[in-house]
Amino acid sequence: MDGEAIKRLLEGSGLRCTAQRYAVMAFLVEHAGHPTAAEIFEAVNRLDPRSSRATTYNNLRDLVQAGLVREVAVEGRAARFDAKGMRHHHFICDRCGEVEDMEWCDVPRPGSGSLGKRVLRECEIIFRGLCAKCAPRHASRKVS
Amino acid sequence: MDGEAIKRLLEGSGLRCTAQRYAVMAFLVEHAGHPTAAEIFEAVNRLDPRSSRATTYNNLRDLVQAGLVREVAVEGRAARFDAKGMRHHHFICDRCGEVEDMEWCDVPRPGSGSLGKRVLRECEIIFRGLCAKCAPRHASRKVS
DNA sequence: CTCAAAACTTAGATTATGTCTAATTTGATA
DNA sequence: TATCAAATTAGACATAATCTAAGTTTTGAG
Ligand SMILES: [Mn+2]
Ligand SMILES: [Mn+2]
Ligand SMILES: [Zn+2]
Ligand SMILES: [Zn+2]
Repeated sequence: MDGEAIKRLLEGSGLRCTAQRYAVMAFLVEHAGHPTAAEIFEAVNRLDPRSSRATTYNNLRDLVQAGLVREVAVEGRAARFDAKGMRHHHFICDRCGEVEDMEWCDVPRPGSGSLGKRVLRECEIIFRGLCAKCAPRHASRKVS
Repeated sequence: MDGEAIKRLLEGSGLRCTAQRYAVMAFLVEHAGHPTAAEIFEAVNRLDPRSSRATTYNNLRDLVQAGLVREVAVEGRAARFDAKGMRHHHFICDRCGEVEDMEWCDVPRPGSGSLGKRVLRECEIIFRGLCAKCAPRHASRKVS
């Protein structure tokens, strides 16, 4: 995705394409992982333009509200963010908190009976367990 | 669930049944909602035995590790807890952060190919949208 | 173009949530 | 009952996130 596409993405959502906001969105689009706000703040400040901590948080909030970015809450850790590209689910590591993408599959929707007066916006699956990095060392706890 | 059952639950998981730990577990078993640590702390301190904030957090951690309690992370809000009774999924309100139980349904497991070296422990579905309390006032935003 | 309003950014203070420390108390069991 | 690992405690500390108030930039009406 090139710079113009990101600009159109922002403006299509009613957000001005400021240098700071662009930097946050571009970083998320170009990096596949799930960085924390602190990591994004650090990354966009390694090069110009500079962006304050408040602005980084403000822009992340705006991007999430606009539906361009997803926020993933992880128990006991800082929230993580990713650009909403292809639909996908998430795997969260019990041990290190790492968030990884899992391929999309349709989720069984609740019947309108069990949904009641609620308004459903989305369904996602969270897979939990040990990531590829943590699984081996956990399995060998007693051995090592 | 009576007191003895809770005691057996704790001791069956290798945890001593102390007054403070019992109070936390009993509160979660007896209250259907999804209280925060702060709410649990306040609740168990309305009556004896008293429990410090550190102990409340320690016990919640122990109960989660033992698999008796589930912790639910919510974007931008304090974590919430519930006793793991019947299996169920969760609905999280976009607007107020309320966590509500949704009836259990089996989750499509990822193929071992897409799982790679990860070790899967559980799959849960998070439904998102507006809870019954927030849905009406949101729909009438422009009207009111 | 000009200017006022709206949107945006900023540094740093502040709040919210959760963890840690070091001293004390409790309780299982020998 | 003596022992000692497990548990509790008050309050300091850490981390993540939000707020405030002032300044800057963009927009668009006139
Ligand atoms: Mn993702
Ligand atoms: Mn629940
Ligand atoms: Zn891991
Ligand atoms: Zn709600």
